[in-house]
This record gives sequence, structure tokens and C-alpha cells, in this order.
Amino acid sequence: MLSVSTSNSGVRGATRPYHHGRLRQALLAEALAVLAEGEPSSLSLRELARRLGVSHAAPYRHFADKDALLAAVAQQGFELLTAELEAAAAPHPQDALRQLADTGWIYVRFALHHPQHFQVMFGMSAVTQAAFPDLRAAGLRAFEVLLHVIERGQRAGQVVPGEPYDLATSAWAQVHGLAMLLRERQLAADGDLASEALVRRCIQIHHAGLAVMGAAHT
Amino acid sequence: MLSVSTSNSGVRGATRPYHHGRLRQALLAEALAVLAEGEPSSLSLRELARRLGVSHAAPYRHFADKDALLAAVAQQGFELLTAELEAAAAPHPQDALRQLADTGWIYVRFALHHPQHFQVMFGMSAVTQAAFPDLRAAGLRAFEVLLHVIERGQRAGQVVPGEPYDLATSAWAQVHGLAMLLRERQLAADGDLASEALVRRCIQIHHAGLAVMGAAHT
DNA sequence: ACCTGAACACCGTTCAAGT
DNA sequence: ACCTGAACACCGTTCAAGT
Repeated sequence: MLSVSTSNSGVRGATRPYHHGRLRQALLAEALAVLAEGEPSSLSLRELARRLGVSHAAPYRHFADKDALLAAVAQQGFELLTAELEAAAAPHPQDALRQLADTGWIYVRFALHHPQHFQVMFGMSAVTQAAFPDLRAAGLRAFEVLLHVIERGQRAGQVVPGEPYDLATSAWAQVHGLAMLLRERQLAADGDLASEALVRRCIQIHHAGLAVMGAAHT
Repeated sequence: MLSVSTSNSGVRGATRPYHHGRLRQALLAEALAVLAEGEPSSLSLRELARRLGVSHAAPYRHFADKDALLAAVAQQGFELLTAELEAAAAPHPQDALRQLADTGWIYVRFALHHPQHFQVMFGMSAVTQAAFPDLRAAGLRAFEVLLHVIERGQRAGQVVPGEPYDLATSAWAQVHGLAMLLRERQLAADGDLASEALVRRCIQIHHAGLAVMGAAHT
């Protein structure tokens, strides 16, 4: 995923893979690996440097500080999420309610499959996030997938009239809340199957409010 | 809030307020003060000790580790939240939909008024949380306020039939998502007034799914 | 242009020792 | 029973110095 420019700084020998060139991308990749591995918030710049065999000060040549690294990680997460949401919406372009249910479940599944990554995406403070416009733009792009589904649903007469932004916000909050609560095991649901069933039940309850009368039972 | 037993270990002179006795409560109170003050995750055991004029090892006589302190802080947060939810539900005992809307807004307002505290409440990892049964019980108690409103609404014919647990989960996820997204400014709403309007609009959308036909417009 | 090493001011946690 | 002081293994960040 996310194509990488391989034009210059050719990698000749395998003796020293990093140390010059490519360190920025290596840091990002290693950060994802650390997050994918596990439990704690053990993602530290020093550990990334250690894993990559560079000095602990080297990352500062590519990221202003730890927040900048986290912002890049979060941005990549939003890009990945956007791709998954679009893929989930693709199969039924004519059925907005089906698209809402499918993208909703995929949103929650993303949070459950990448819990640490999801935490980084939504764990940054407001002031910190404001310093990274690319990150905000990436987050907005994910939201717009949902928004466009709502708008198309309204044009097709499947979704109640009203400010699309509010309806999308309501739907987003619904699945975001499910994602957060399931991620922390605040809600009990073991495995993807139980989670998906719960999520779809909740989405259905919510959709009875979004759908025009009689269309809720599709 | 939260009465404190003042029976024994009387405080005579003001020369040394702590240093023996009461340190546990002082640590919790100071932790809340630090969280209320501001921005970062600057809540450290060493800083609490520094503020209270004790050595950095003293807290370990009262809390096994930092997680234990955070669990106690989170538990107090859930107790406070439960009290606020019950107060919000009290004025209209006969109108479950009104109770859902009011408790929903209060839930979000709590998150916005105590953002750091809210973060501690919901930021602990699942495995960590499992080690503190009192914390889980306090969280469950908050959820049960919502659950009981749903159940009473069903008995009164205001809320659709169905598993109350699922309906309460859906409603909880809705407001929890709004709380998280507004807290991080992922959603734009300046001030309590704009936030309350947004929250009530979303809750209304959701309620159209919860309410029996025709009762959604009250 | 990119990286290193030492340094500074922090952490959480432990443990012998004090009262 | 409760607290202290030194110690250990970590952090993020900076900065002169190296190549």
C-alpha cells in the first residue's frame, strides 16, 4: 500500500540498509510494526531508532518531534481507512442503506483489527492535531465517504431529508462509539462474528431513524 | 462530592498536612487537580509526589503502580458521571425519550467539561481494566442508568420492543461517539450551546429508530 | 545533507534504610 | 506502618561535532 518513490538513492548492497536515505520511510514502517505487535504505548522514538540501528537522535532529522511522527502515522491510518470504506461501499452503489451498514461495520472492524493504530489516529489532542493540516485533511476524506453515501441516499429517496452533514455526523458518531467501546472491551463481543452482529443490530436501530418510513426493513 | 471519612487521624496543626495519614486521598485529589488544569498527559506519580511534598517513592505505599492510581481516578469519574446521569433523568420520570435525550446530552457535556478525566476513564487498556473489578463495576453502574431508562420506556410503550441491552448499547455508542469526536475537536462545535444543539439533533435522529411510530416528534 | 555521542531534564519502579 | 534516598532502566529533546 502507499507507493514509495524508488527513483533516486538506489539501494545497492545489503550491508547497510538504512543509515543514509530512506530513514523517514523506515521509521514510519517500523512504527506500524510496533503498533501492530501489541499492547502498550511502547512506541518511542528511541525504540524505533534502536530497531533500525541508528542513533536515538537520527529520527529528528526527519520528524520535528514525536508528535510529527505520530501525525504521519495517523495520516496513513486515515488513508488506509478511507480505502477500506470505499471498497465497502463499492459493491452496492444503488443501495445507500446497505452502503451505510457495510461501511459502518468496516469502520468498526478497522478499529478492532488495528487497535493501536486507531488509537493514534484519534488519540491526538486537538491543539496537536491543528498543527498538521495534512492529517486533518486525511481524516476529513474518510468522513466524506460517509457523507457522500448519505447525499446519494437522499437523492435516491432512501434517506430522510435534512442537513447531510448532521446525518453523517450522527452515523459516524454511532460507529465511532461502537468502535471505541468494543476496542476497550467496555462492550462484550468476542471475535469478528459477534462484533459484526452487534454492530449491525445497532446500525439497524440507527437506520430506522435515517430511513424513510417503510424502507428500514430492507 | 464523594464524602470522605474524617473519623480518625485528626488533623491538628497545619505544619505538616500530609506525610502521615491521608496521603492516599491527597494523591487522588491532586490527580484530579492536575487533570483539571490542562493539556498534556503530564499526570505522573513523581509530579503528584512533588506537589504534595513527599518523596517520589511515597505513592507506592498506597498504590501498587501508576495503573492502580489511574484506575481509582477512573472509578471516581464513573461515580461522578452516574450521579450526573441520574440527576439528568430525575426531572421527567414518565418520559423515557426525554430522559434519553437529557442523559445523552449530560454524558457528552461531562466529557467536554472533564476531558482529561474522561480520557482516563476510557483510555485504559482492556487487560489493565480487568485487574480492577471495582472500576468495571462503576462503569457498569453508569451504563445501567441508561439501561433502566430504556426498560421503563419499553414498559410505558414509548420505546420499541427488543433486547434492552442492545438498545441501550446503541444509544450509549451514539453519545459516546459524539463525546469522543467533540472532545478531540474532530467535530466542530464551539461552546456548550452549539454542542448541545448538535448532540440533540443526533439523538433525535437516533430516537426516530428507538421510538414507536409517531412518538418521535415529541 | 545526514548521522553520532554526550548531555539534560524528565519518567516508573525497586529496595535498603530510616522513624 | 509509613516514608526517604539512592539507584536502575527507561523516556524526549538539544547540540556540538563528525562524515
